[in-house]
Amino acid sequence: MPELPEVETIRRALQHGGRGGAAIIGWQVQRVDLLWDRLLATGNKKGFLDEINGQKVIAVNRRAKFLDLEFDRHHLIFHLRMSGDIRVEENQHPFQKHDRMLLFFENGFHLAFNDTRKFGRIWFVKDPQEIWANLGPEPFDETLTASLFFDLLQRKKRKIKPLLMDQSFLAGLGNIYTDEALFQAKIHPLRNSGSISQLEAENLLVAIRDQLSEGIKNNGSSIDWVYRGGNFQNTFQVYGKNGKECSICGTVIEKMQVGQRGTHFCPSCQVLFRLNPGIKEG
DNA sequence: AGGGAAACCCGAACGC
DNA sequence: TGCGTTCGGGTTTCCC
Repeated sequence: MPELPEVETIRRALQHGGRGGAAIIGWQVQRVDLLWDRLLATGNKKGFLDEINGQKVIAVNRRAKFLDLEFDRHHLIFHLRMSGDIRVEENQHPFQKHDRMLLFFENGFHLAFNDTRKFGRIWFVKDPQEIWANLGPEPFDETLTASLFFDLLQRKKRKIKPLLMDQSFLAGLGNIYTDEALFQAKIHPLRNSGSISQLEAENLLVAIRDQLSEGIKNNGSSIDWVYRGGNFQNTFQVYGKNGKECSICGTVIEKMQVGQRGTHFCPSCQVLFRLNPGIKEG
C-alpha cells in the first residue's frame, strides 16, 4: 500500500511524467469536482473550490507518506492511506469507480484521486508545516546518523516494529517495508527498542534505507488490486510469505499480530532471546 | 509513556 | 451457486 516508495513514485510521475500520465508542472486549475465531501480533512468545501481555481502547479513534493501539490498560493496535501491512487488523464477518458476528486486543468487534462476505501484525505493550506508538524525525520535525512538513530532507539522502550511504524519517530515506513527491513537486519519485531545494540541499530538503519531504495527503484509494490505499476512485491522476503521457507535458512516464515498489524518474520533469523550468556535479553 | 482496542471503509477471500 | 463472515491496510482517538 502506499508507503514512502509508492508515494515517491507517484510524486516523480506528477513532477516528471510517468505511470501512464504527464507531468503537471505549470498546469492551471480550471475547476474541481469534490465527489466525496469527507475527503477534505479540514477547512470548508466552498473556500477550497473557490480558491484553488486559477492556481498553477509549482512543484510536487513529498514528506513522509504525504504528497504535496504546491500551487501559487496554497498547497494541496494528499495522504493516500490504504487505497488512494492518482491518475492524470485527458478529459475524454472515462471517470472511474471510486474517484473521489477530479482536478480539471485548463489544458483539457484532469487529475483524478481514486480511493476505494475512503481512508485517504486532502488538506488545502497555506503552510504545509501545520500538517506535518509532528512527523519524525525522513529515513534518508543525512543528519539521521547511525549513532543518532541508536540514541533515539535507546530513549524509547517500545516494541521495535510499532516504533518504526510510528510516524512521529521515523516518517515513511508502513507495514511492508518495516517487516522487510527487520528481516534484513535480523531483528525480531517484538524486540524492545532499548535492547537494540549499536551494531544492530546501524544494520537496521542500513536495512531501512536499502528496502526503501529498492522499493523506489521498483516503482513501489503492487499488492492487492490497489496500487499500479510497481514490482517490489516480487522481492518480498517475509511479507505475505508465511508458510513459505525463508530464503536464508529454510525455516518456515511465521505471521503474528503486533500492535494490530499482521507481522511476518523468520523465527530462526530473527530471534527474540539470545541464548548466549552475557547478551541482554529482550 | 506504552499499549490495546475501536473506528473509519471496501472488496477479496473464505466458510458453509 | 449464493450467502454471511473475516480480513487487511494507515492513522487517529480514546482508554487503561
